[in-house]
Amino acid sequence: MGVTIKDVAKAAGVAPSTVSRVIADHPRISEATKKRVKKAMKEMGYHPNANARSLANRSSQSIGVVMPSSADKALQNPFFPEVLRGISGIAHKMDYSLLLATGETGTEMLEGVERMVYSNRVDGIILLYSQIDDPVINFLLEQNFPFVIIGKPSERIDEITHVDNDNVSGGREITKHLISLGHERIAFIGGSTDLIVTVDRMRGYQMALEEAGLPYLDEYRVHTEFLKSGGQQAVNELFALPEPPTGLVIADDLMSIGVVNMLEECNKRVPDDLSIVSFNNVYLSEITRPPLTTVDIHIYELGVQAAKCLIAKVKDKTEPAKRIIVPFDIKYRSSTKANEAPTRNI
Amino acid sequence: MGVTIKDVAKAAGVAPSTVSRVIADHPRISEATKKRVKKAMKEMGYHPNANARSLANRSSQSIGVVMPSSADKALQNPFFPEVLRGISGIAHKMDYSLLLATGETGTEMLEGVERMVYSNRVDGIILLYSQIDDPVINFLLEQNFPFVIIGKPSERIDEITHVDNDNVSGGREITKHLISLGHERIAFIGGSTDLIVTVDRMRGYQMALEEAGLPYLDEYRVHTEFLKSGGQQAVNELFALPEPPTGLVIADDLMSIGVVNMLEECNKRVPDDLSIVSFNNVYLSEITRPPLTTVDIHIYELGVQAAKCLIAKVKDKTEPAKRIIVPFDIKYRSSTKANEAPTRNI
DNA sequence: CTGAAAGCGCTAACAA
DNA sequence: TTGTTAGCGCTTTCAG
Repeated sequence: MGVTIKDVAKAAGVAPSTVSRVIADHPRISEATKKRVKKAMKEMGYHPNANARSLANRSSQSIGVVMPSSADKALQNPFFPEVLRGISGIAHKMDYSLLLATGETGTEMLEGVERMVYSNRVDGIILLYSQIDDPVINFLLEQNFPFVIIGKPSERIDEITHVDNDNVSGGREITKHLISLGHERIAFIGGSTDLIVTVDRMRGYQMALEEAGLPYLDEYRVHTEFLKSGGQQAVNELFALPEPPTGLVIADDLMSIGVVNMLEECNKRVPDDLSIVSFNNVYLSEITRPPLTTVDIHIYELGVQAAKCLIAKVKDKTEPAKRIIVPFDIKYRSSTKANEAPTRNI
Repeated sequence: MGVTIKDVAKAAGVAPSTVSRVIADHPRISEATKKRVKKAMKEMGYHPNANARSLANRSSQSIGVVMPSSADKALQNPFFPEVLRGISGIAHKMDYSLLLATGETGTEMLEGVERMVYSNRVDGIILLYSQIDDPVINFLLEQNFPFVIIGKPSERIDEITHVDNDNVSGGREITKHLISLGHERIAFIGGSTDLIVTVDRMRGYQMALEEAGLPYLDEYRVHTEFLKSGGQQAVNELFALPEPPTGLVIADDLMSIGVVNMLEECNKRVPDDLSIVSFNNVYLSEITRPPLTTVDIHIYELGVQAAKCLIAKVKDKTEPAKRIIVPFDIKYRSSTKANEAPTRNI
């Protein structure tokens, strides 16, 4: 069916290997024949067969991207499309293809990754999440397969190339902001503590409280998928406390939106009755009501850096494990307000 | 490096071709040898090389997914992850891989698709969008390459397999709902009229108005990217009209969220001052405030159907072009309310 | 039911 | 600078 390298070679009056060299942009080849071959390729509508190349080359020029999907709507978080955009931009530029593996369950995701690796379909893998004791990471490590994770590995941190924010500082800064506004009873709402990102952000929250001499209470921490049943109740309990919080640090913008909505139902207004801050600065956080004060983690850039790292690593297997911290900054918007009844001065 | 079919053959004391037959689950092969070969494969940790298979086979067992990305945040619409989930589920089940092509511009997307097709990396393609006069579609048609589009083709509709909702009916139904609540001045806000989906939904809106004998006014239609500058202004103009609308049909949930937010800034309340309805029923529409009355188009199912269609088509090239309409239903929530000052009875 | 052998389209020594 | 040749790992006739 298709035009092959041989056809082109014949037409241009050269050997197939010469054509191959032209494709690869090999240096030692005369301009004259290069031009001639290229002309023939154009005329005949030649396009290299990637599978044949990969086979001969032992390299697929493509990278795998693994993302959680699942029942719990994780994938609906605009974080993913945005990070994908970043990855995709670089991949495109460097002439890499993107293979997607998603899975509803951990098993499915592992299967997907195994398939990618075993079948030689990808040269490297980017993980879009990081959780404790992840079989996917163990597998990749075991296979000594190039990969980078977006987020922070829970173990063997020095062996694993990763691109992350300084979530502890982010949590600290944003909490300090709340404190500077006079809030003293500040609660934290986050997802599963199996996710490193939750843990880090919470640690920052804790640090800020301690530095300010404010109490770090168990009752002020709720971990919940939130979006699931039970999540609402957990939040309700927070406000049933004798001393309910006046400020909320929430680990994710999307959760914030849910919380704002819930509060509204209880006749609590943000920011009048309660200030909230969160993380990610997804596009929605700007158009929602109120616009959210949030830590902008530069999602797109996370994707860009991860792709660059991975490609570098794929090209040169001896690249050492790296750690790249993408700086954050804080978007001050209107979900926060000075606390009107502080019990002391700051 | 890896274990090859030859190694397995040697170990099992058979010919490579026999091993190949076992992999392909060929019928004419004795249970005995099959078992022996499988045992060897397990023991040696054999995994077939996908590139070699694809090359020999002329089929890649993978499908390409094309989605717009772009500056204008289109990709941040939770529609995409959700439809991907549907596609991915089926792909996984049928043992297909997913290759992603995105692009910020039309040119980039076309390049991505050309690469996929020319390089023989995919057996078929799913387009996640549909716009007028799309070069990608023309290319695919020209190449006679299997593809399905999610949405409605703008031309050659009988030649192109597509999975869609009946957006005209959807628009009509949801508008009728507003009318039944006593609204008479109903405006439409949608994205670019280059997108078929916008046009269809608007047509439904028009039909409902006409059936009810209500005016279909130019001033009551705004087309805007909305999320970009200028969008806000367009909406503002709507409310600067001598007779501003009391009901809004909005082509997309995400836009609705933006509109609600904007209205708030002008001290207009939804649904008290204004009722709005929209489309898609993305997860957010339930947790936003107010929860949106919206047409649930069953995004996940769109993905599932598209994947099934495409795989069927890939396996049997003679499959005729199909058209699959995924039924919608309406989620009644709290963004609508009876109009308190109708000028006439319904 | 199984084996031998010829490719699939491309690359990479090794020669020239 | 270019050609020859031997694979990359798998499938698939064609014999047997």
